[in-house]
Amino acid sequence: MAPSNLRETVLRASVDFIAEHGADGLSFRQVAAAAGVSHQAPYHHFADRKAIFQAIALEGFTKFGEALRVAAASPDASIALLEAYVEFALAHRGHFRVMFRRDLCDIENDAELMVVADASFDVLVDHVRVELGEKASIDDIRARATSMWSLGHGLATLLIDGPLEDKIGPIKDRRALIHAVAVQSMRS
Amino acid sequence: MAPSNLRETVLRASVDFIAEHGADGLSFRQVAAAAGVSHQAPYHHFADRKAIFQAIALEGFTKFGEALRVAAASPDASIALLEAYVEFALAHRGHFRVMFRRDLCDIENDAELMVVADASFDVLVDHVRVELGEKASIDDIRARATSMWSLGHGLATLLIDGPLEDKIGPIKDRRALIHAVAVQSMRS
DNA sequence: TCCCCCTACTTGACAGTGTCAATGGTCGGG
DNA sequence: CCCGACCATTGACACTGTCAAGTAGGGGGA
Repeated sequence: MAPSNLRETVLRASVDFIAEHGADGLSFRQVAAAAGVSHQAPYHHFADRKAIFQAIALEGFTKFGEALRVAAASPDASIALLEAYVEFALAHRGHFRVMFRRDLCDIENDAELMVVADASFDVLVDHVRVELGEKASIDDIRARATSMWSLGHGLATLLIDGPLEDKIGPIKDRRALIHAVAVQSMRS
Repeated sequence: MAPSNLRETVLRASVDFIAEHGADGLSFRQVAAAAGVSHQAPYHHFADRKAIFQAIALEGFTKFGEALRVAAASPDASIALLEAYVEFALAHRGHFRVMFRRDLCDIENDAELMVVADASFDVLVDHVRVELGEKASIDDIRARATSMWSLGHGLATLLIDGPLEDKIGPIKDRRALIHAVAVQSMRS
């Protein structure tokens, strides 16, 4: 089972690099050199540059779905889901920075990836469905799910890559801010 | 005054390219060739690759601030602001894709850019301040502004680069969806 | 034992990229 | 007339992703 060691090494190094420097500066040749192999060795495990982003996204959405499922099971699920979304993004910047960049990984062209990504989204939709009750219209459910998703995604994105961290003050307030936003927006 | 024609040409071509193909594939040499000049000609107007993103962001935040100011002046300003945010992003993908990518343009290191970006954010904060009234705590204002910003940013990002367009159905519903999300989230 | 193939990797080459350096034209003002 | 400022060009460099071919080694049949 244990997949080739090099594949894992390259994957780890790439995620770490992206978390620190962003996805665009990532160089196949650099990670190869850092791993002490030739510049073509990684190519044997990932067809091309895109393939490694695909793999990172797959790993990311898998963990992401798990985190959301845990949150959905807790009381105050709406708030917990939002917090889980943002916390995941902050804890896994390397993955998060790739997962939603369709220029890096096109989800819809990778069946396996699409399944996992859809599963994450469905956690949200299912939650909204029970939250709003049986007689909610499909449009209401869609709007509510989209709203929650957007809120979480926007907050996460702004915290990671945006100017929010600077405008909002010291990091130590982060959890408090996330919580404040959550309760403020999710009050039913 | 009229700035060198080439500068404008390169800027337009770059924005268009980014709107269509994303920011990463943008090639100085390609836009130079497309403009019929040598590969170093653009270099005379933009110090390096980063400088052009900086210029795009500056232009973007200027237009963005104007759009937000217009929205803030209308009745139902909260809803109008959200709609303006998303509509701007959809109408100016080329700019929007750059404005919030700190790996492409670091706002905090460019004084002029920072001023314009801050002005945009302040429109939102000012609106929240009057919306919540005099006796609102600074934390409440911060949470509300962050919430609105996140919602707009998330929705815009997911629509442009994310999987939302696929999951949410045909484009013709877009405006309706944006409006639904707006009223659903902004009900006070 | 030999042979063969498969997997994992290496080496070498190529086009394309951002960027530094030096060069060449083409104006308007002294 | 010349001279410097501006704008663009040419040439080179290191670096990138990627294609093509070659190589070490090991496991399984004959």
